Amino acid sequence: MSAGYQRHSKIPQRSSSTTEYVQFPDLPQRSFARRFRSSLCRWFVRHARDFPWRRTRDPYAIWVSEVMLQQTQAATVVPYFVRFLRSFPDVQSLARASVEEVLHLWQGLGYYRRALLLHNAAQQLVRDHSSQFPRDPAQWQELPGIGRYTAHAILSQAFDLRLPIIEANSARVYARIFACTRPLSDRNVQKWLWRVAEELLPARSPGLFNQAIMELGATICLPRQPLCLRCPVAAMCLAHRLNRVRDFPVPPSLRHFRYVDELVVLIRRGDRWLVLQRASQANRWPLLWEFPHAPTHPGESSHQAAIRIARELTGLRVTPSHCLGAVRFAVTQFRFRMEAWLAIADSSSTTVKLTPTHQSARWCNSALLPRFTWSSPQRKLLALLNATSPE
DNA sequence: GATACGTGGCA
DNA sequence: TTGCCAAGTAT
Repeated sequence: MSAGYQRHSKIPQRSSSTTEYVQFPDLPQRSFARRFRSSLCRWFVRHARDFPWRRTRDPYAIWVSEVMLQQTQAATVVPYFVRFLRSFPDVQSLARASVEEVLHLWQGLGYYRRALLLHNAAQQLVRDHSSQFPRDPAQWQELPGIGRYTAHAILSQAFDLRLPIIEANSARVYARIFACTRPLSDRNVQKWLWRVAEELLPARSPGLFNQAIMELGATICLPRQPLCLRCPVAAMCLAHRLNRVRDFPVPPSLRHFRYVDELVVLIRRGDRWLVLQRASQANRWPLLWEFPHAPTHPGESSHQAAIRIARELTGLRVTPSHCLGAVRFAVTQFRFRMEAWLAIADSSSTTVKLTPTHQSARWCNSALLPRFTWSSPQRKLLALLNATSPE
């Protein structure tokens, strides 16, 4: 273990006389740890999926992959990763790129703030670290978009530093192996998990072990239908031995969804459409382009809503024409239904006045619209527009 | 420390 | 269809 990690670790030291961890399973014994990592790593070497970021030790490439993989399944990431590395093969090229280029390559991947933070971090690394990748996890964590998991994942894979990781997969695996009876969201459970990961981590090839535990969670120790018959550590799994794998980890409290009805106004003037760019400070979809949209009011007709939303978001007076269809999508706990209306900008109304949500506006020919950077729901609107109104 | 952030796949 | 879930981080 590196001195840097020791210094900055927030994991409390094992306290034999206190009851700090009494509500959690005991930490694994040495012999258990040896058998566990040996079985796990042997399995991984045979069954690992072939991902492009597993074929390199380049810390930059691994960094990009780890950021893309945050809250995102590996299969989704692959094409994005390949395109991104082709455009920006090293940290210098990423630092030189414009934020628009970076965002365009991120288009469709979601959690767009990650792309902005990655870009910022690349610039910081070039400027403040002479493009050299630190070996100290604390220095990585000072960079935007990099937390404890990502710092440890990068350093264990790229430099084989002995740094544990905990994320969704490993947390689920350990909750089952040790039959942890408290929810994973519990602060003390989190501390316990990091301790467990540290105890199990081998001195040799910690990066391999970290990949292996995540791979086990992603392909065998699945959330709903774990494939225990194929699990290399089933014999060492307490939940399995109790025949209660389904009971672990204990489910999080029920989340209820919020349903929002929105209306989007496709405003036309001649053969051009009005598109808005969201502000970089906007919570959702920073710097992405979109057609003006907003929630409808209860009791309001779609026609009225189209006029009101156009006026509120753009300052324009419009004459709504007809509905082109609807797009459904979800953002975290929200479920949106967005009705798309065609509207003609009144000739007397020419000046666009934006709200703080948007930072710029363009009138654009439909042939050029695909070149903008859109969120996925806005991409669907584009398809709707092209299907119903061939110019 | 609770919340917010995107999207696609799966049952 | 609906709900759940995913290689977390920032605020």
